[in-house]
Amino acid sequence: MFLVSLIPIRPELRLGAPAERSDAARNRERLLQAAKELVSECGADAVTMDMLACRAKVGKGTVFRRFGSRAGLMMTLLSDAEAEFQRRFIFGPPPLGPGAPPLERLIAFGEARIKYVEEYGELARAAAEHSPQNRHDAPPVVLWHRHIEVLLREAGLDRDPWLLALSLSATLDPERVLHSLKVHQIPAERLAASWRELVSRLLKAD
Amino acid sequence: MFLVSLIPIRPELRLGAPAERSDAARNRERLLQAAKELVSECGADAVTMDMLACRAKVGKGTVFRRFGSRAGLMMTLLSDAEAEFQRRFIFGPPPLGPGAPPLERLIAFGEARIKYVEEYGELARAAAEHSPQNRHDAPPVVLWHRHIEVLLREAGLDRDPWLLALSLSATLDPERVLHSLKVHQIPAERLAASWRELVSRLLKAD
DNA sequence: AGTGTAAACGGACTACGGTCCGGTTAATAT
DNA sequence: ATATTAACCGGACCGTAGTCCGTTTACACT
Repeated sequence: MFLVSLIPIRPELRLGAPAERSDAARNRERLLQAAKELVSECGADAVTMDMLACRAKVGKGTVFRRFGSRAGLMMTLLSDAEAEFQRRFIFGPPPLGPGAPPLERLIAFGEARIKYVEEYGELARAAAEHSPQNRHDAPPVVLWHRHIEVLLREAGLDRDPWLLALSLSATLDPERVLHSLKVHQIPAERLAASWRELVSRLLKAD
Repeated sequence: MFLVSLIPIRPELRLGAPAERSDAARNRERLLQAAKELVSECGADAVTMDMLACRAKVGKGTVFRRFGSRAGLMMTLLSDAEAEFQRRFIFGPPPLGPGAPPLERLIAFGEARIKYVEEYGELARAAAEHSPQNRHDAPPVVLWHRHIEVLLREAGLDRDPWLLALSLSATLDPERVLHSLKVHQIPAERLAASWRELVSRLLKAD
């Protein structure tokens, strides 16, 4: 399923592969624990990989073997919230989940994304940073994009909905939304209202 | 005027300040020359500040005093093209410049931006990279945003045109456009067509 | 020319992300 | 219990952006 294949797969759950060694499991737990502590203590931006290795009593190589990169670490920390968010718009109750008309689902999706960024935006931005190439191709990003595209098609928009969905995704990009919220002090409600206006006008014009 | 105050001001042109010392001027020329060479030889992404200092026969401190950061260097290299682009949509002939109806100007603006990214996108991306804070507040970005906002107002869109302009700016963000062009191999014409579709639907719906 | 000084210089230094590789150890087979 | 081995470990190491500060130098004034 989407959900299973698109969110990061946790190594302890993977089947078919040789079992995880006990020391590896122990270090993974230590790292996750330390990472959560550090993020809540200093904020995601201030956490360095050396700091994490030190706090977890683990070598630096271990940190990078586990997470691949700083962005990977942040994605891992985000994956629970991300999976929950995905569940809500794929399987959850309308208007976010299936059952409502496409326009309403689009509006609800934007609102939910904005709230999501309000809560996890710092992590999300950190997860995107320093990934110049995969930034727009990370699994969750692709899924959001596809979701918007599908809703546009359902609404009858068939002029290159893929690119149109890309434009709408850009509007909801965590970095941009976070910037509006934090730097420009724009309240979430105003962002949501603007999103509603945007997609309403887009879909009404035919 | 906009043009003068919003684009980077070149130190040799600034009045009222103590005149630039001759060694400073010499090093500035050397740095600019070396930077252009290096970018055309290796591409913007591969140029490092050490490399630049070395090629210009100058200390590293001098490089950073001059440009402030890597992003600043890239902006400087971009400033001529940027100023030209600004001139075109502020003073140039319609439909990009004043004189055409707002929708046509918007369409032309998007097309011009896409072509601009095709030509200078690598530099533009490099100029935005590693500026997590100022990325969306750099003078040219603010000017583009304001320009779109003004056109939206002229077209009669008065429901939070500032935020709506922000959404449209997001669509034209160099990093995203470059990603579509290079990674997804989407031809510029298709991007332009999608942009036209987007703004047309937005403005037609009333 | 000589002198004072503020500006500019430059390279050593730090911080950080990321890599590498020789040593260690947990699981498995005997 | 012992041997084997593949996975894992950790920290030394690298490249790069950016800072710092003691030294040099262009300019202005006498």
